[in-house]
Amino acid sequence: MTIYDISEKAGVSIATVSRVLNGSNNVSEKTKQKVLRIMEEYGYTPNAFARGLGLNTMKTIGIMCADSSDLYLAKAIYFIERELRLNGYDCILSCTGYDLATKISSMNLLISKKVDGIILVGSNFIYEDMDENKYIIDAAAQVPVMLLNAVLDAPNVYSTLSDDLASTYEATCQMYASGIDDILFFYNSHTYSGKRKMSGFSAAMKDNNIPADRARTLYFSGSHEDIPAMAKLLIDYHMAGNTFHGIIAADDYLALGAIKYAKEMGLSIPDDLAIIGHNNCMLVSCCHPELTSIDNKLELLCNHLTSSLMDILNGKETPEKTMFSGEIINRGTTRN
Amino acid sequence: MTIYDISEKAGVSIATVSRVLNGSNNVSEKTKQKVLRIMEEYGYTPNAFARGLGLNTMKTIGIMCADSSDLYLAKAIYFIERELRLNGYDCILSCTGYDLATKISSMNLLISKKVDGIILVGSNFIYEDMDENKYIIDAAAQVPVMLLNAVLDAPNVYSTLSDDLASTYEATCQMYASGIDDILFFYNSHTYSGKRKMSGFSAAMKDNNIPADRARTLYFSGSHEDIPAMAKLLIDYHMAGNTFHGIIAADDYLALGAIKYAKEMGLSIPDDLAIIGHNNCMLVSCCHPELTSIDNKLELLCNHLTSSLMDILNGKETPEKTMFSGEIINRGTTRN
DNA sequence: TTGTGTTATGTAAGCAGTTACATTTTTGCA
DNA sequence: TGCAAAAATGTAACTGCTTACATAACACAA
Repeated sequence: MTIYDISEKAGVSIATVSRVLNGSNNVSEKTKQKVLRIMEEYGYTPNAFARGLGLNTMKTIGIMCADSSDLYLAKAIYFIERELRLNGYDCILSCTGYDLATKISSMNLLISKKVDGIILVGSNFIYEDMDENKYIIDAAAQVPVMLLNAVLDAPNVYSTLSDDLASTYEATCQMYASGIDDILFFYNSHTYSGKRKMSGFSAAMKDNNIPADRARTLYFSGSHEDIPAMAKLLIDYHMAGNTFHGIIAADDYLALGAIKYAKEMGLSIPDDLAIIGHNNCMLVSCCHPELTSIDNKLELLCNHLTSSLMDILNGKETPEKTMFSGEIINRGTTRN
Repeated sequence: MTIYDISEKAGVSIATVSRVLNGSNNVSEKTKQKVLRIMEEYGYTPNAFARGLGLNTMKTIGIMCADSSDLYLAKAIYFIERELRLNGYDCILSCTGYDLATKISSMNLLISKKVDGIILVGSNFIYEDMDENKYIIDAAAQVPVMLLNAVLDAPNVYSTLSDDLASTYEATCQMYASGIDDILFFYNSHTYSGKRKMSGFSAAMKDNNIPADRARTLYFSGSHEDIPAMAKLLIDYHMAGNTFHGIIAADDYLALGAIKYAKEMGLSIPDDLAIIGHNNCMLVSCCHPELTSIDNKLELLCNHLTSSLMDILNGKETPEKTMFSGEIINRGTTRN
């Protein structure tokens, strides 16, 4: 069933049918109704490929994300997909893993599928070495690229992010104010977002006059799901003679690792060990006591990112970078 | 840059360029290399829409899932996406929520985008009332439909699932054998999979000669992420005079709710309350003690589902239904 | 009734590929 | 060296839609 069949049955030309299809107002109401009736009657659906060829778009957005099974990223995808759908766009999901080569080839695939825009979910897509960001800049030469929780200063690349530096700074100060001056920053990535958190931590420690050797940091290199391995790392670290009575974790997974560590060492939370996580995902209520975590307004970020993209596609001006501030949600792992 | 430009620069016809593009072997090695070189040189990428129009496929699969932020579904999507990619297919992700109307419209959208197949992730797409499954049957008239953890007996619909009945039966028997005869089945959905688990539970209780009034079931209707609400429901249930010393939870989220309940009631796990979850997702190691859970081999299921789909698309015969058995992974919430 | 300005409709040329069929070139063997 | 079969290449029709431009229909004032 093609536009030709419909035009024949309706006794009009294909141009008229096409006009009805595209909601052009240069069609008389009578003709329009007739055509619509015929379409309905025969269950006609326009061929998306032909349409794409003519309009040079199929209204799809490419979403890239390292690992869609990470709770935080999964949630982001969920929010973004929903907004896109409401705006009449589909999304092609591409889970790339953390390997640059795979990211590049996925990016190329999306471009070759002629998506209207690309969204990079998570800060791990941006590398320190600018050469390694070339694939993003190249992509941005074709379609707008939106970054969630990362920044890249390049044309046609837009960033929406939470102010990780400020919120980690605040969390650290709060913990210090509660009487803990040997705080450990526990993190698992050297991404843009990871670094900003670390900077916030360092700045807060410095501003509270903690000597550098008391502001410890510990890096976890395993899978984000491997809570036992996180706990083990902390145990080893402690056994090596490092003391700390507070942990600022770069995400909630790591914070759960810290809780497990405390359980295994027989430490009481928050008295022996206070913990603050990041992301405020559902994990916070899985543990006992419940986890204090920084809510970085993911839904807000995602909605903003998506509507910015819509604006860009509609030719409106949009700021290159928008930052939202987070909020500490206090629960049982921190002192009053 | 089109196939015409390339053909001109390479001094061959467009047909030859097209043949090179499609890996036809009716091209001399010399010509092929020349064309490839020119393509490389000019950074040519074929237009996906034109290609789609000619070939009537763009090698994309539609994935529908109610909520991609559910850990289990997110994991499934992750596995499926990876396999599809390895087979040269992209996937369009559609998060439908639990509302039938949305499912139907999403399905139509995918069909109109001319996907080569549709994968329904999760058993909530199948309804008891066959009329409500019409949207699936209609879709299957166009493209193969693959179900994960659900069954629908209709042409061109294929199922890959875990044997939930058997594994829940086994889990219940194990718990009974460990000395608990007042077991509560705690569940949150009336889906195909939910019902099969319930059947397994009932059958096991019956086979162990537990009177029906000792085989209790409790339904939770809230969000899958709302652990506190699950705990509260259990507290209320207990306060209403119901006793139980074991819980078989239909998923790990519910099991965490049960753990929280135990914590709040001051019950010790597993002595006062034993718990078995389903899905064996990463949540099992978030809690203390760690959760005994039924591993239903999600990765295996996803791989099988995807490769079946590939077989179908390649014209190979494939069984309509494949079932895999699960395995209980014993951890701290059950007695030795 | 005619002329003019709208509004509605039709014609045909794209869009960028694929592929059946025709034609040319190459290969291998008598 | 000639010839048939096989391999390589080219021509042109086709995929199904959009849209610029041409044309027809209509409304309304002079």
